[in-house]
Amino acid sequence: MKKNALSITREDDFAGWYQQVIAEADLAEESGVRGCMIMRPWGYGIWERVQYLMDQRIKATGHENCYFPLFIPLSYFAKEAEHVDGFAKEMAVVTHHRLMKDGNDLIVDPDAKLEEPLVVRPTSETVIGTAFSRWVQSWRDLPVMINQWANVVRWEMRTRMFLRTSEFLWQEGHTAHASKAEAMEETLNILEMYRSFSEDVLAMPVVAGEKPENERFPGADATYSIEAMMQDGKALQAGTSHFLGQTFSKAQNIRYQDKDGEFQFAYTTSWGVSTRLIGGVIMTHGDDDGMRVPPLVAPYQVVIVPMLRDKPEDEAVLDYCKALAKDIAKLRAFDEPVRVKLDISGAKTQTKRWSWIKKGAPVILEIGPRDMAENKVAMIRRDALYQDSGKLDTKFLAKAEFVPEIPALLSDIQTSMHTEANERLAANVKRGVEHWSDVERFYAAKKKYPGWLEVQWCKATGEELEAIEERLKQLKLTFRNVPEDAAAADGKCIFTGKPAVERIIIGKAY
RNA sequence: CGGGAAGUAGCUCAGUCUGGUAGAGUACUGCGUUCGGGACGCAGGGGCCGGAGGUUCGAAUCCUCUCUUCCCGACCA
Repeated sequence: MKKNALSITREDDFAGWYQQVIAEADLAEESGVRGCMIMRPWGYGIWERVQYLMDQRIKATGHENCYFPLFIPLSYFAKEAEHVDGFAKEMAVVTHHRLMKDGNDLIVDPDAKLEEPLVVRPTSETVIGTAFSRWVQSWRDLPVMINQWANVVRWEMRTRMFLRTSEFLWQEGHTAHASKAEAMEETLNILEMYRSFSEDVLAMPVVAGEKPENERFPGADATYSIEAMMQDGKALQAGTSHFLGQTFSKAQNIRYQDKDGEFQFAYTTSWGVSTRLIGGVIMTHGDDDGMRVPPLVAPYQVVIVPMLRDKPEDEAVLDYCKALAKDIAKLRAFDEPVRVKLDISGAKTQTKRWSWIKKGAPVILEIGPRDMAENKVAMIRRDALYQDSGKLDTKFLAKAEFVPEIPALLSDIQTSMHTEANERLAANVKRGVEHWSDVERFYAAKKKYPGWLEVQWCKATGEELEAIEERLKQLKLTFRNVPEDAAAADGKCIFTGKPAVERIIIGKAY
């Protein structure tokens, strides 16, 4: 009788399942501070892998890391109106710098008020732009291409672990360029970097494309995103790249003299991915037994669970496992040493096994006295847990033959996780819907996970776009993006009946 | 930020209506029996009942405020 590791299935209660995965896989937990979470080692370890692999790509494309302050003077924000409007409602503000005793209570000292309040950065365009205005004087100073790994705070009304937390971790890249074309090229290069990172590293298929006007970053001329499809058919904006035009350079005076000695405003970009990616990985790859971590970002790719039973032979089993771990650690997969963990904690074998299944370690090896005697390993592959009968599919393999195959196995798991997710995405984007009534019917149907529609539209702007947005909102839908690889439009706008300009994805979103 | 629900042992929850010695399952610790697939028996440790006020001889229980979480909505690079 098959019994899953989690008590809530995706089918029954996707939101509850998501929370249970996070708790049972030791990814993160509540902190007692509204909207802020404690990232536990397994969850943070995944983020460290994202950081490590993304950082390499960021540097390989000519960017350098630096660090800007957490606190931003309020006045910096006032310079760009649209940007302020976008963030004003969710800003944490520091107004005092000292506490004092009031009887037994500790209170804010009213005499310690700051002359100018400091906001906790919700993003760093303003403070980085201010630095850019000093750094950029001549055409020779361009381009400036920097990145920072940091935490940011947005005082969200409704939070969900990893997907929308008040404080989150991210990288934010900021660049300034002499020409519009170069800045646009940068914006699109980064979009492609995010797309390939998501597909190749996270095994999370995405649709890369441009956001419509109403979904742009506050102050941006154009916003591009990668959109991933979660197992409930909802979209997750997993990364954004913004072409900021000259909006910020004009607001912050990022100006240079060109070769003719004329003053020109630079063109800037900004782009980021955050710990939200981990939420995406959970909802892309998780199953009813918990998390499944793609090998490239798994803190441990192979976990060895010795079967210890308080008997004299334990020591020999442990030695066998240590030697096995040592052999595996010498291997290389994906151009890195294989990350192997020997779990010598005192918990019972079964407890340990199910704990690593729930955490989603790609390969779990159980080693008992019999395996040792026969020079074998008992291998569980997390992405193919069960036999058809519903029993755990534990494979007993000759150690000498199995160990050298580990890099290929990890690679195979990575690929098959991507393939599985990719098939789901492909199967759940519906094209060819031409009438609004069909959209209503599609999303009104009791189907639990309807997925996305790709429709033709007239690329409305202004009030016309607002009206369309309102219609979508009735069905709890939003525009996701205009896929860069979508076919050219050849029909009518599904909203207005005008000639269509492009194809755009609509769906429910996180 | 509006509407709803909830906070009691590490976890899941009962007890609250009708105030009177703090409960269960699970997890944990010990001993014993098991031992290749989430074992069983016995014994044991663990909670000022989210926090602060109030009512009362007496509060997990009633009242007020507050914090946190979850669901729905609004909002959301």
